[in-house]
Amino acid sequence: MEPTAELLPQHFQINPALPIYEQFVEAIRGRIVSGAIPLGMRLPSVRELAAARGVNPTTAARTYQELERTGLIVTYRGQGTFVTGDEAILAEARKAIAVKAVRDFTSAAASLGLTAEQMLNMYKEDSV
Amino acid sequence: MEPTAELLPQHFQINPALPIYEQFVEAIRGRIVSGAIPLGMRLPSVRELAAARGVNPTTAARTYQELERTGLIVTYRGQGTFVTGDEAILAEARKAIAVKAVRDFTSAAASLGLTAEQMLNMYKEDSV
Amino acid sequence: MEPTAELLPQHFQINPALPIYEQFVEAIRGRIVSGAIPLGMRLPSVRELAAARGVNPTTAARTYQELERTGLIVTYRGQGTFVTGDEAILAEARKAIAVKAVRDFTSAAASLGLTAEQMLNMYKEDSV
Amino acid sequence: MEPTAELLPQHFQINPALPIYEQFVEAIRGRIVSGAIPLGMRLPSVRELAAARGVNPTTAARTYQELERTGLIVTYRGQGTFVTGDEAILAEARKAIAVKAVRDFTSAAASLGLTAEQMLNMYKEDSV
DNA sequence: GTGGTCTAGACCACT
DNA sequence: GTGGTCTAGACCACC
Repeated sequence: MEPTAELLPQHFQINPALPIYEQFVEAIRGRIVSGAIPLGMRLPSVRELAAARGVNPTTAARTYQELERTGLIVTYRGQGTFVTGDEAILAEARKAIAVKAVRDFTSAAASLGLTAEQMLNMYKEDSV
Repeated sequence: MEPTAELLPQHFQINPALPIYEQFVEAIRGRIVSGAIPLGMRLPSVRELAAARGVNPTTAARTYQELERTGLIVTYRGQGTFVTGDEAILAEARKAIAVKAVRDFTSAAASLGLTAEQMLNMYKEDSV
Repeated sequence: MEPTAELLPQHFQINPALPIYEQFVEAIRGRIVSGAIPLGMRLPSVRELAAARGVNPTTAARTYQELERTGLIVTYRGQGTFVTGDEAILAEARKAIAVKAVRDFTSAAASLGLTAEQMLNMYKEDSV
Repeated sequence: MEPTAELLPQHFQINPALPIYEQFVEAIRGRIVSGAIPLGMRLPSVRELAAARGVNPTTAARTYQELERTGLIVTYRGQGTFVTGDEAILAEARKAIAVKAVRDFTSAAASLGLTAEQMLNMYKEDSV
């Protein structure tokens, strides 16, 4: 059997106040769009992910289902789950993340009567 | 009786998928820190807010309760609820908003392998 | 509490060979797009649907979640689930159903070397 | 050894979300009933099909098994697998495809409050 | 009251 | 082996 990607950083901490599957989705999406997990790579099985992180297999399955809805990962029946090989989908996901982040940031700045650049310059040093 | 502030823009749209009280808190906080509602201004009562927006009175009450926790608004028993008169609290709230926004933005950029400045410059034009 | 729509015909039979939630989704979608359930109508609660049809509440919840993904129904937190009030979404769903049906039908006809009209005329009487 | 039929178009794309054997069965049945593969023609062996399409041999075997159930193909032990030479079986398969297609199409139209003819006329142009 | 999430454990189809 | 579905029952946030 093919080796699988290291899905999440070893130190990944689950925040019990938020849905586990959402935290997994965001973290895995981040690792895919940043290139930490290469296109086409096989992911650990639902059962492996569940065991590795101490969650229920249905929670792991839901994580993969959400990522599959966006096209970032693909399930091959009976064979496992893989990162998409389609660069266009990756580019689309990257763009969606960037646009949302810029929009949120700009509107937060606007509520303070600032432009995004002003807020970024004023508070950059505090955001470590 | 003193007039009260227009708490939310008339066109304010509630997103049914998110907690209503959270949407109210964020919107009202934005209007206070941006100066749209002046320091010391009296706010509508819980019942008035609930009736005006067609929400459950407990939802309006929770909105004020959250804003009170941060000190941005203050309740004087028997007199009503008012925006704080304390500029320091306002400054603190502004800073908290800015720091959180910069932190979120920077970490989103990092997940794409970019700095905050790079991402802001690339997508500024899309963020209408 | 508001009355709720009769979601499924009384004689609705579950086919154990197919996913229950899919059968529910298709049947409910059909009743919405056909106008059998009016726009804005409240639907039975997850627990009511589950009890009425003898399925697990999580199966009923998944049914609603799928319909919500397409926008045909909307969930108001703490209040219940409602048919969308947006006619555009309804029109979109109607169109999607029609386009898919015509496409499937045309390609089945093509595999027999027929046009859609030919096949429809030849076999209409047998399809009771 | 007799040559064998080109079972599937060269560009045939497998959809990983659906059972592979079902996609093969439908595609091969389509090529037989449309006459693209002539009656009595020899088919590639299970192993050849599996190798040519990069699927598990058990998947190829199940494909033939399903087609054999309907009588469209026949296996002669030691000699290989062949398209049936029986025109009656072919006619039966054609009729089954047509009847099912008309039934599905008519019921989709009914769910929109239309007759099959109405829906076909309205959306014919979209069904490229 | 409402829906949303999680766990536990079972069964199934597919490869 | 893989993921997909269903049940049973619990807990939670929200209104």
